[in-house]
Amino acid sequence: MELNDKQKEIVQVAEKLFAEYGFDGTSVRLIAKEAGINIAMISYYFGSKEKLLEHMVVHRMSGFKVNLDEIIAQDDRSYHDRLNEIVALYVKRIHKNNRIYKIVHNELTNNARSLTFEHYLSQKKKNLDSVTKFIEAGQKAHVFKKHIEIPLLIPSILGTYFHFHYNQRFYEESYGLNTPESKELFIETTLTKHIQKMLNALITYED
Amino acid sequence: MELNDKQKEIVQVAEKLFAEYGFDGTSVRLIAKEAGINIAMISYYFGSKEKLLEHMVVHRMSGFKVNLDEIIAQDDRSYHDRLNEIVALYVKRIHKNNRIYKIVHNELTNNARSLTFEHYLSQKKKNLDSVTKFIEAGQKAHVFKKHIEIPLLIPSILGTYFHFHYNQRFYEESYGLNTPESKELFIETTLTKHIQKMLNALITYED
DNA sequence: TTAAATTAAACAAACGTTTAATTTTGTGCG
DNA sequence: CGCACAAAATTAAACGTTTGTTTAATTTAA
Repeated sequence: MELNDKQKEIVQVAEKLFAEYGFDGTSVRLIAKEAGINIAMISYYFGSKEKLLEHMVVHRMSGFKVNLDEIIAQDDRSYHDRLNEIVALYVKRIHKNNRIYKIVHNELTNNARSLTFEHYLSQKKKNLDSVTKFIEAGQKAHVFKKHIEIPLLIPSILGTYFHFHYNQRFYEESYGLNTPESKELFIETTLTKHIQKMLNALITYED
Repeated sequence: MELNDKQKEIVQVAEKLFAEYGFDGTSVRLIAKEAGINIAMISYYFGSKEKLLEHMVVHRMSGFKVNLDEIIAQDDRSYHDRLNEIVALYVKRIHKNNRIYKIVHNELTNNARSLTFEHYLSQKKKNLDSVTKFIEAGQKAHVFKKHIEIPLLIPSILGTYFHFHYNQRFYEESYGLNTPESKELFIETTLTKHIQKMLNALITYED
């Protein structure tokens, strides 16, 4: 499905509002108003409010695996080096799209909607396969330790970011992140480094 | 504010529904129906739907610090030993109350509501203070390494759990967690151990 | 007999979607 | 280029529901 400029505007506005006020908390009237269009256009273009959400998710979650596999494929670099870059990539991507992930998290644990987000889940599966192959190669090369719960590595990366994100009001105060710039810098440096160190420690040292 | 049995029933039902269908997705009519009361009783007892939520959060988030400090105070046990129990306590508590935390996560990053959750934030601050003192004592005893981002430890513990929780549909398939019992067991053992190992590695080994 | 608890009904407001009419745009032809 | 016609885009209005809250009357309990 190709999107014209007006449709892109709707998707963009809707994404912001859904994350800000929740899916149920955002009315099609508000979306229309913010996007400067008539309310009927949402049904006209996307069929319904729910389908607009589905469409949004599918189109936001593509291209990640390509970046991931690019890093993994660079076998002239050390395993730790690549691992650090994988972590940085995950954090960067999830931070950029944190609004859409908030919606997905909500809807995946929401019994009211029939949304399955099959695209999201299959994408996640493929990403895990790539990461698994990389880690197992590192284990075979005796760089990474033997017993690692590989499927739980990504929850530790993304979960750390998201718990910071969901409780940002708390951590902004703890770390004195008063401006948006200082917050961005914190995520790029301190938070990312923390997660990198954590993963390196976890998959390197035997207990 | 003391609660009679009927009020407790309302709070209990509302918590379940809010987490399941979201705050906006849950109508007072549904709460009333599930709790077996008249819709007017919600306003009668709590004032409004929003105040019911506030009340819910305050009453669910107490008592944790006591448990936390009890573990820390046992200075006959090793630092690693106590750290593992702290992690287990965090996971256990958060898992037990994951529904209320989902609501808080949502509302804290929701601009529509004016809810501040001051009780939640101050509680979190006190917990962090306790953890910080414990970690710093461990550093002084040369058991833990020097450079640790202490405020980010809790996001790593709870974030790992929550990312697993929010994507449970995915991990249920990955790990074959078909029954509620197997899922409970997984959280209690594999997931908890993964987080424990991760934190031990992180705060022990210098890079 | 007084206060608290409970009820059904009504309230206005907001919801997502559809309708039918109108305007804008695109295309083929002379 | 200019006209005619069809398709697409856009609009205001209306649709029937559902929303949270309040009212006023009634029942229950102290």
